[in-house]
Amino acid sequence: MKALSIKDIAIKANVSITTVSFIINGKAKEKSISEAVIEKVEKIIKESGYKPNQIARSLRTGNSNIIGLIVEDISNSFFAKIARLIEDKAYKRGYKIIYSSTENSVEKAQELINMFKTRKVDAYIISPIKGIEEDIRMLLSDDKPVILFDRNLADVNVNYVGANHFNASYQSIESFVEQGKKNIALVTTDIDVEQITERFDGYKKALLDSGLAYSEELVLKIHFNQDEETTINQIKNLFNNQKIDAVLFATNYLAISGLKVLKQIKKEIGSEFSVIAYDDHEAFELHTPGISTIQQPLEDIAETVIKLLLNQLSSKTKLPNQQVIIPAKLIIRD
Amino acid sequence: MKALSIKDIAIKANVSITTVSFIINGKAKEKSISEAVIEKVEKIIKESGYKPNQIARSLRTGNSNIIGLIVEDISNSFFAKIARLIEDKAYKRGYKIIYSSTENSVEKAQELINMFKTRKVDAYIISPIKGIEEDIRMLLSDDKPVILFDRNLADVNVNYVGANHFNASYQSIESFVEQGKKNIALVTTDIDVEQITERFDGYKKALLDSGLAYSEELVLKIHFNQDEETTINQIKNLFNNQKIDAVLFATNYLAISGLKVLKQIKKEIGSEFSVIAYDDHEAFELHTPGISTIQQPLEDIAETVIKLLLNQLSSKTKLPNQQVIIPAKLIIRD
DNA sequence: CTGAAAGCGCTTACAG
DNA sequence: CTGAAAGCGCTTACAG
Repeated sequence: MKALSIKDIAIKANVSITTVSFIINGKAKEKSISEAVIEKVEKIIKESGYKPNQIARSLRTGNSNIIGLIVEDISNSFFAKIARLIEDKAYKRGYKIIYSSTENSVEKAQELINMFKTRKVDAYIISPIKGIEEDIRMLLSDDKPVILFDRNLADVNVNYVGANHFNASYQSIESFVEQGKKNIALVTTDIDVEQITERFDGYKKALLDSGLAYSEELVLKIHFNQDEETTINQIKNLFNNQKIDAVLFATNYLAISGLKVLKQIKKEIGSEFSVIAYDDHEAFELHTPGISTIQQPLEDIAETVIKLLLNQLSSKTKLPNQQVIIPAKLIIRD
Repeated sequence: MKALSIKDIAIKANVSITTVSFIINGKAKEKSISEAVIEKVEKIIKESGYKPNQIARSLRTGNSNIIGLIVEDISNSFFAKIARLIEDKAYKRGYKIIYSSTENSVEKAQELINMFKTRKVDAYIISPIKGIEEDIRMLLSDDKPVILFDRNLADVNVNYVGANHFNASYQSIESFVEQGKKNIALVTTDIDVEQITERFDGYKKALLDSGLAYSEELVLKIHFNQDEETTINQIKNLFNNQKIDAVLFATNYLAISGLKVLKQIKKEIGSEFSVIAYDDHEAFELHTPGISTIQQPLEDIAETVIKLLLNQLSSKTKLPNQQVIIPAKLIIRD
């Protein structure tokens, strides 16, 4: 059973496909199609269940009503939740989302951008990595709306929405210092993206401003793509060799590994040893004791991203790029 | 800057677009294009960075190399992980994935199927809900490969991949009974899908087979779309009013809510009170004590789904439908 | 060994 | 008030 085409509808209604097309696209009034014809055609469309072929429409108009979303890893709960929120909001405006994960590979990210390009997506939402600056510039020169989120690319002039990672990290360390902590560790990753370096910078600056020394031995940079066992051993090492009394984990999955270590080595979290994790996770609230976290305002981020995007999509002229920095919240639990 | 078309390449190479098309599609040999021409054209394609317009290709061929994935909620970690695994495997075979969440709404599910249809996706992977049987039959009658996973639809003859929910649930109750538990509760949801009813049936059957009475008072059915506060109050109620000594949570998010309740009412998990959760979650391993869980073999499920799908996609003839039931594993933690 | 032409299903400028 | 026709960028049956 072949799908109906606009031609079938036109024949049934005994009008031209032009007329049908105008009616489908809500241009009937503007093109002064008579009420009688509009009604007749709409009735036939409804009864037959005809749905316009979006592929043909895309080929003709050059746009697709699809937004491409590129993240590091869709199975990471931060991205999964953002994706879901963005999807909801886009859906209400008639846009669909295609997502894909880069796994922090420049090559894969470039492939994805290319694939989205050949599929004529209307706009891009990207949590970028270094190395794709040129690809993003090409999208911009094609006049495609692009919104970066979560991580910025310093070298590209483009819309960006993200949390204030530096401040959040700074405040965490401050709170440790207020509790009288002296040997504050940082467990972070070695990926070279702005949001991670900002967390590092916040850590360092807060230490120095508080009169504490910055020591490389208190900082552990975990390699991004390694298996969890290696990570756990490295963290175990850090905790065993040092007189650490507080630790900031720069991502929630590192914190999860860290908590596993603490469980294994039977080190208790409490007044002797404090923990803060960047990005919340259901495990943290449930943990005994509760784990303090830095929470990024997911809803605000998603809302801002989609608002900027829809503005651009509906604007005839190129809008100026915006950088929206949203504060993150430190939630103290015990 | 307009994108290059096949025509541009043909002009540059001084051949017809037919020839270019054959070369792009690897049919050069078969169509006996001369080596010299092949080389010349390939060189121009590479240098110019030409990428065929997939939209045009789809319109012409009727397929898109896109697989539609429809789940209940992409931000749920079970679906997010499955989605990621499926995406990886599909990607390697040249297929892309579009996903979308139904939020357990029949209407939204139907809309999504329609949208995927108008976008000419080549195949569907669906975690279905009751009420879309007819829509799925229509896809099948269009000869589109469809794989259901996680939940089956009894009334439709279609491929299905899922865990053995009945057995897993049955075994959990058995393990409670072996520990001498007498008042075993079940916290489940009220959505009417097969994988949930199977879990319920396994619970009931195991109780009866063990000579324990089945009591409705020990079963709490949580309404799917309600806010967590209400859920927490209902669970609190259940736990307070009963001499319950063990509880099976039919989903991981219900277990998370349940654990929050236990924390609030300061009820300890241990020999007096045992817990098993359906579907693992990072919070469960970290919890003190560790929470026993039923783990579905995500990797196996994803692998089987994509294998069935690719088989169908590459087969000229319609393959018989398969129902693949994969055992789930009970992991006891303490 | 290679090309001209039809056609996939739409939209839209133009004509009447 | 409505329609014929061009064209979006491909693929492929047919012809030579």
